[in-house]
Amino acid sequence: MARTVAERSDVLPLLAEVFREHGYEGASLSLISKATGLGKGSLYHFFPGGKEEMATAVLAEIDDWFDTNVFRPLRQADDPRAAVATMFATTATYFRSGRRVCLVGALSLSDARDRFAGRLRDYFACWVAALAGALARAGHDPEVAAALAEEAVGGIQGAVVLARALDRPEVFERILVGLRARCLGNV
Amino acid sequence: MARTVAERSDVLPLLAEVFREHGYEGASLSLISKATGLGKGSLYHFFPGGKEEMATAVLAEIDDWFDTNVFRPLRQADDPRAAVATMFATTATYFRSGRRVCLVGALSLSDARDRFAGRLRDYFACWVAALAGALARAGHDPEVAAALAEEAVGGIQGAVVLARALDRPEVFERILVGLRARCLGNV
DNA sequence: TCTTGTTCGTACCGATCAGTACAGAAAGGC
DNA sequence: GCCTTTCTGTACTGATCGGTACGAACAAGA
Repeated sequence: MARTVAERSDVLPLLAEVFREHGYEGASLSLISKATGLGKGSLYHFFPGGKEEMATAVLAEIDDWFDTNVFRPLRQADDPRAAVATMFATTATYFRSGRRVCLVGALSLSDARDRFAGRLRDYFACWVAALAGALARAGHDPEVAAALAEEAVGGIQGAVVLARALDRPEVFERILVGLRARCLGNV
Repeated sequence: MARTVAERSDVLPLLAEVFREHGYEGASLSLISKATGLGKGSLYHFFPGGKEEMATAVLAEIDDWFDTNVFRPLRQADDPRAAVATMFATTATYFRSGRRVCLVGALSLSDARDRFAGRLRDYFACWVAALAGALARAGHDPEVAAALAEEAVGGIQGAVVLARALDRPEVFERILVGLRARCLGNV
């Protein structure tokens, strides 16, 4: 028997979904094995460090995705207002209007926080910094821009929590519309 | 051996802290036993339904606390503006400026959500409704008040996530100041 | 003091946990 | 064709999981 999956990177999205749905503690190796179709042998071949290495790899991939699709566009955009609007649209799609949990946010609330503290902090710090920069270039006072960025990033996380708890995705959408208006309004 | 703890209600706060720190799955009976000082015999005497009954009891107590200290004041206040301001102050104290996790929010992101779906939904629905009512009585247009309430309750949850991930409690405080200003500003 | 009912610790259950060991099957270089 | 490397399933380890059983310790009423 051999090679049913070509690349380690192929299993990362599946792995991410398991962690999102069950959390770090709840993602047992049997669940992971079932979701990826890989036996323990293969999993430990790809991730000798076990669950911790799997979660680290998933976080790295998420970070990479956000860096490419969210943070960098915010930092480099010629039109910062358009970039901010795009960020909200991209975010709403990524989180499936609140039906999909933010793994980074969920880990931050769990007791796995300490284990991944550095990565969790970096993710949010990058996001807030990139957004604050774009808002400042869009005409906001730098201090206001920084406060707005914290409110928006936090607001998105809270929108996921609320929409999930209420089981009403439109709440997510509505909150994001409000946040976007606040970021792009009275400059 | 007998009677080291008088009342079942005495262990609820300790229980709540264990669930907050470790989540539902992570709160093992051995952790609970250690935190409460009660053996399994006592725990199953007080909570014949096991972990699930413990968590349900904790959620009920939290709900009760918020109903008394947050929701009812919002609904019944003579001065709705003052009640809203008090809500933000009470909330900041309760969540220890983001150092303390919101158990309801954390459960909403975990895979224990389905198990407690009704209680989680009620908690947030009550909060949003009470706040929306107060904001409307404070002079906001009812539709604006509803949207503001969702944004504020979600914003508080997001502030917990963000402050915890960044390990910077002042972020929590700053976001709450912004939300309060938005709720009490231009009526 | 004796009984009765409550409260509690401990030993135990089967299931499942993360992780290891290892043998064997496919793929690729020669 | 062979041989090495890369993969993969299976069987196992010791630990821990949630939950049960049960007897001993105590309090209160008689």
